[in-house]
Amino acid sequence: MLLNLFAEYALRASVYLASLKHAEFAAASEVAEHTNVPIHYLQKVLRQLTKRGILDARRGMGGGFCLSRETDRITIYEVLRACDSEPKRITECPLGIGAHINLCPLHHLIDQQIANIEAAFKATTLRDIMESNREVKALCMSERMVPLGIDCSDD
Amino acid sequence: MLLNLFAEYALRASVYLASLKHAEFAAASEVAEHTNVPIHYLQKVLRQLTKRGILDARRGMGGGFCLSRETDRITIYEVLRACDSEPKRITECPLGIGAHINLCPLHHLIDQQIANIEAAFKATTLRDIMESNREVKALCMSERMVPLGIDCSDD
DNA sequence: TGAATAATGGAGATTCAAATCCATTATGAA
DNA sequence: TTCATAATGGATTTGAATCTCCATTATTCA
Repeated sequence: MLLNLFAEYALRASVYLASLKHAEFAAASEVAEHTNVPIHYLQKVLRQLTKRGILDARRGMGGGFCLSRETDRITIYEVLRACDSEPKRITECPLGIGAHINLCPLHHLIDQQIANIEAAFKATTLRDIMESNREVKALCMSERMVPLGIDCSDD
Repeated sequence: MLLNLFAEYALRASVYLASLKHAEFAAASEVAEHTNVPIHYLQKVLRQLTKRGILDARRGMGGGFCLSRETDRITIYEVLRACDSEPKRITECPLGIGAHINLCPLHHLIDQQIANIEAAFKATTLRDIMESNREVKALCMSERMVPLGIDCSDD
């Protein structure tokens, strides 16, 4: 609905990396396990996030990926933009009526929803996600070593 | 972003039909012209809206489609639901962690956005769209006979 | 230096949404 | 009753998103 899978996977990976100490590298395979994402596809996602400056990559033993900035300096919106999946405002009439500078009521309504989402995503950093007071921690991963499939929630 | 094309086309068609007198039938070809939707695909959309009870259909000369209810008794949400494209709340952990009754902060944030959209679409009827005070009228169609491609906006 | 590790790049398969096309059925009007 | 109109149903095509696979390159460690 809101996000395609590429973007969903990118967010999961970013949040997982945010749960690690800054500049600590995690291999693609490790990220894949903790985020439940197909490894081959995740590699493509991580590659793109690296090219777009969200992640740093390091090859060889002990290598992997890590966030390129502190968690409070990366917003959800920026991760999505790196996927070309950020909320896109409706800037022109989708019916192709060039004369429409303003949108008709239908598309204005839709655009308003997009604007709300855009604002929320721009206002939320990865640190906000990590520091949320929800009962369930981000990605069920308050401790790095808790493997998937094991219950780590208490409700 | 928010809607797939099937749903977008369904909304355009519904809004166009809302601009007609109640129980006045418009052929698929007429709707296609005014909404800028590929005719063959639109037929499929209209068929589904009919099956789902949003539209009534009549064959033969003078036939076509019309809204099955008054414009103030059809919401945007209902049209989308007829397309199986209504906003879908995140009811369970997308990572497949069964133990998560509550969502993690990331998916909670996303779900909140979906909830907002859902509320807005449930609160808006086709009549609301028609009676909006925006400068540009719904689908650029304040008058039925204004053809597409002709400037009918004043800004 | 050699072996193991891990990212990189690109090719290919698969799936599904989007769009097209046509033969058939139903209806209204002459 | 016949003809034109218009919806119906289904088959098919197209293209993009999703996912897989592998050969190559870079890095670390012993």
